[in-house]
Amino acid sequence: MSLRYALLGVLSLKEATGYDIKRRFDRSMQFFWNADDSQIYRELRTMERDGLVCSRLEEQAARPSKRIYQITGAGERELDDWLGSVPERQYIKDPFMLRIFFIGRLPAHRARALLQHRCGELTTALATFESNRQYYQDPGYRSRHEDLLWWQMHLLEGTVRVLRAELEWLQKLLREPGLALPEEPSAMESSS
Amino acid sequence: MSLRYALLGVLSLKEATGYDIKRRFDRSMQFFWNADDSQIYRELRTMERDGLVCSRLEEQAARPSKRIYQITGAGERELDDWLGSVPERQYIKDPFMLRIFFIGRLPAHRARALLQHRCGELTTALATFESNRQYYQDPGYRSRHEDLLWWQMHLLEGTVRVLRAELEWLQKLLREPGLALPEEPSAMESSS
DNA sequence: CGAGACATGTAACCTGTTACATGATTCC
DNA sequence: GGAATCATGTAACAGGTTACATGTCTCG
Repeated sequence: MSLRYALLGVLSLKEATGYDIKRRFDRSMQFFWNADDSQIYRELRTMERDGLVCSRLEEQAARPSKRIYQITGAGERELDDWLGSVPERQYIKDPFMLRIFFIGRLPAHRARALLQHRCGELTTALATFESNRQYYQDPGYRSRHEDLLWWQMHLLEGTVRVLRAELEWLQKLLREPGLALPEEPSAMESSS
Repeated sequence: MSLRYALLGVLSLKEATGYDIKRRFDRSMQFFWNADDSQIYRELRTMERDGLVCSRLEEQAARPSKRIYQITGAGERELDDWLGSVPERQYIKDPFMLRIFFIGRLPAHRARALLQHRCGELTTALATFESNRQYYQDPGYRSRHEDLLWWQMHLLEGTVRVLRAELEWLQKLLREPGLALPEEPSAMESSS
């Protein structure tokens, strides 16, 4: 149930609507967190019931009215308790690795396609991080949360290293003999 | 709904009971997959209803009787279709990274403890892989699934690289000034 | 004598996803 | 004119976890 802490974390920076939080997840946190918007709205209501956040409704002309959430003292305590607690053991479910584990059932060129698809994903992800770096250099954000910023920049660096390690592994794999060539099934016919 | 494919994958190697599958998840697949046993039993029943697997009951003296599942032709086709399909976009939820993102709220020595805890986890994981390597060298398994084995050994290598990248990043972080020393709050008193 | 392996399952619950409803404004 | 942005929510469903029940054998 870490969604609760993700929400508290975002609200500890600044009051926000459910919609704002969703956007932040998708932008600056997308490489380690995500949540469906209807889940966010639901969880925020529960958290208000539990006294971790409070909200006020703001009417807007020409736009739907919005509910702005603020973290409470109890909410901040809850967040800090979690941050300081011993992490629950993490169980991983990685569909990509699951595929690799059994991909030997398919012919080599189809396995190759899977690897290349993944390389593409990793490359785009790596590119995205450059734009995220910029985000952290926004002066307003910077001055308000210097301590958090230091960690977030290191986190970004760590993620880049990890992703690069995976990418290098895949590229090495793609050069393996027996997988290296995308199959030339009709070399003779094509020359005619 | 990748659990279904994980189960089909395991059954494609060899018939098995729910209990066997659980053990395999926990042993050779634990670094990229896991599932709760009651979930496995439930899903196997549904898959039998859908014709992807079939089962027979085997009575045992002095042990509870067991239900042995076998993959069907339809099951193998379903598995191969999935293996060859374009992967769904993967959304990540990583509670550890979420913690790092907000850990700046806590004093440095508590953040340090979190990093060290993670280093410990990574180190044990890395050690486990050595024993997994041995598993793949089991001659019986080897001869039956040579093609899968090739991939699985590379997968293991990839995982090691990725984990090592994370570990190196953490160790570098721990040497950062301002985080490097585990606070010496009572250097004078302890010398007495 | 207690813990753990063996072996399967149900019920209740929590978490997460999809589909749907609403409706103005802005940008292409 | 259509898509995207802003903004919130409900209902139904799918996927995953926890607690519980049952009972024998083996090993320390």
